[in-house]
Amino acid sequence: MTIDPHADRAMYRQLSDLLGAGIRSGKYQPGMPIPSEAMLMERHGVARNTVRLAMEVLRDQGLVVTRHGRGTFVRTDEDESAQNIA
Amino acid sequence: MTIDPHADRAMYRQLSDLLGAGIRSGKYQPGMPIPSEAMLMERHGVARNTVRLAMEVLRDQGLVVTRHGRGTFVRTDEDESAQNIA
DNA sequence: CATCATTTGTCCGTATGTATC
DNA sequence: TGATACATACGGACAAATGAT
Repeated sequence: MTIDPHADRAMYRQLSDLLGAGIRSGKYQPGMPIPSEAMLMERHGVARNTVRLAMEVLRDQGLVVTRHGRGTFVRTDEDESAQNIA
Repeated sequence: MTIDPHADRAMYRQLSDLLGAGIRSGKYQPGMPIPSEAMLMERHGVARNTVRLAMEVLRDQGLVVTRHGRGTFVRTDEDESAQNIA
């Protein structure tokens, strides 16, 4: 689906809905990266801020974990127990 | 010339203007490398992102070609014909 | 062969300014 | 006024390619 700039729902929420559905459906598997910010910007025609807001929602929902310089990954059981001190 | 952070024109565009002029004037000859990202960052006091945005403009203008691990070079006639499969 | 420095590639983290609704 | 969205810019982390040693 595409994002509608004129919809009632904010674009970043439309995007987090979209990605969240992809995770729950298994399209994005645990431990695997979801598309990068740059990819999502291009695919959906939105600004980086908007993508990042969507990511923040997904993090708050516990669906993904983000690693600086690496990417954002679908959360696994390993991720939830602790901050993986190692 | 130097880059003015307060100018109307974005810094990355000022930089691409500068380098583009250098190429067209012959200061940078075809096939020769233009300064590395690190050099341009230091010389002009800008961030790497800004340098890279300027490079992207020059590539879009067909003025340069960039090679991973090598550098960015002023485009030659050889460059334009194909992707140099070799 | 391994190692290292250099350089570009790909990522996210953060901040500011502007504009719109 | 506040939420949303875009553009710009600086930082920082990590990866990959290259060339020299």
